[in-house]
Amino acid sequence: MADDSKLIAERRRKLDAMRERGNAFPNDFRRNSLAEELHKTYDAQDDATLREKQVKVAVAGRMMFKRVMGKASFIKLQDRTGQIQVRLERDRLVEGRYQNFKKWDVGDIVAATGMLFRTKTGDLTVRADELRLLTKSLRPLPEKFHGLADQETRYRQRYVDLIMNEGSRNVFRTRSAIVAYIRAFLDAQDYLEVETPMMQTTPGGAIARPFTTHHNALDMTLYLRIAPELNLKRLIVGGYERVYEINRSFRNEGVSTQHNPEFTMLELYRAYADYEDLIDMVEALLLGMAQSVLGNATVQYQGEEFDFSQRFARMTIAEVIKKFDPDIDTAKLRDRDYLVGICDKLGITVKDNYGPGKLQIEIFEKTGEQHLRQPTFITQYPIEVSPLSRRNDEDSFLADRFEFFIAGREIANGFSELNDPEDQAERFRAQAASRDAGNDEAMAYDHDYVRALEYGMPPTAGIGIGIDRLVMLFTDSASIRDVLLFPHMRPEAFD
RNA sequence: GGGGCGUUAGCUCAGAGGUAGAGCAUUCGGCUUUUAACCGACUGGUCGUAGGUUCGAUCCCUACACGCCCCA
Repeated sequence: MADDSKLIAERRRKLDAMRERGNAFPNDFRRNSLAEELHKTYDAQDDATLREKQVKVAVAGRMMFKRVMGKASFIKLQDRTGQIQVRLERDRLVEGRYQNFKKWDVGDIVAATGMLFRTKTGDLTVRADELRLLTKSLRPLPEKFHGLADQETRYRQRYVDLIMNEGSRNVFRTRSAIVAYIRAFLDAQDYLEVETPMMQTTPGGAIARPFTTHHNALDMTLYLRIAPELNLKRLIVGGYERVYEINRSFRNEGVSTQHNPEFTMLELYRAYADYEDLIDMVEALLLGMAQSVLGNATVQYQGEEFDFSQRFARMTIAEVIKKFDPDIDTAKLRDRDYLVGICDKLGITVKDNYGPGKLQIEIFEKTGEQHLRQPTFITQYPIEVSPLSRRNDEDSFLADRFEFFIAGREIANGFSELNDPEDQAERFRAQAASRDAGNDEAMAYDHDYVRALEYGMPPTAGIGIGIDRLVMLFTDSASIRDVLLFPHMRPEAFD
């Protein structure tokens, strides 16, 4: 096979020899200690103390280092908590085992049993009385000093990345800790965690292109959800009052350092609350998360520092637009012709169906968004771009909505929910008309959702928080691929 | 979709229009406290793929594939 380099062929020969000697893949070894707990318990004790105590341990893991010196060797075994050194002496092991060991390879899964001691250079070490090869590794690991650096291989063969890079292992531990923190935070406030369909007959709840699939037995088109929003609000109608879902959504759009076709969102809905209550909740959630996950209220991200113990800034869309283009006449921000002129100046492509609200958002995204470095809540979004949001009581141009930005990126999007079924039906009609006019990103009319609202949805606020972007922030990752275990990649050529 | 950069040994990387390089790993030998262990010897390549220019291309040109970054 072309794939079988000489290095792999060599290891296959070793495995063949193991098969001839008996079971080459034994599963009867049980360890009683992990590297981290051994270091925690015994790192403060000197060699004399350790020898006196006669601590016998059984450890196992992947052999990451191997230093052979004639009749004795040192190896390091890596388990899920860290590494522990093992010293091998020919004459302590059964006849022939040490000779055999010399042919084992870095990357093999190895078990050792013996007493703890400390080397003269201070390393806590297991002096092996028993040594076993549990699983032969056929493929060589990357070189020990530089490790695995190639981005493509790190993403495609994440298992190798995880073996080699502690930083990578820690990113996904942090990810897990963030999600666990969110669950604990919400569960403590009596939210119910739910799961709603990812395959839908009508994709809704966001403005995005969906993925399409086909159900064979039912012979029907199904869409992968672009958001769980409408189903979660159906559950508010149903009376749960506080629900959330942390799960995948899918959007058939470009791939970049900020976008993966499937991504994870937290969406939560809370009855008898408005968007300002959720703004307060985001502040509390992020501060608690930073303290819990990072042990610190400040987050370092790509050379910037964000202090989550400070009250976050608040600005309106209009204020942001004015701040980053002082020549703008704020009195004319709802004048379509004026806004079209600004867009032309900025090189923004204006479509016929863009009203003043959409134009405002285009200008905001072009000139302001990237400058929102420190955590900032942006409010006063136009109703035109908020087809599911409650209309503002004083100003019918605006929705009771906010988005939350850090480091120039949208992290969260929340609003008071539209619970007037007739207004919602009207908004859906407008979306459907736009869709018929060729805007394939407009929402489809969801008849059942309107029917649900007709039963009466209590006044409610809802929010979506991008988990991947949050994890990027907390792990100082430049690309979303760094926080996805298996980011989307074009298929690799196997010959 | 557009632009830029990259692809050389298992890994990390040099390299030049004229026989393909290093370190680590592998293989063999030595070494009973190593720390990127050390010492000695050896081995390892369709230079991403396909065309073109050239006496000669891994190097120059074109297209394609994959990746990274920026833009839409």
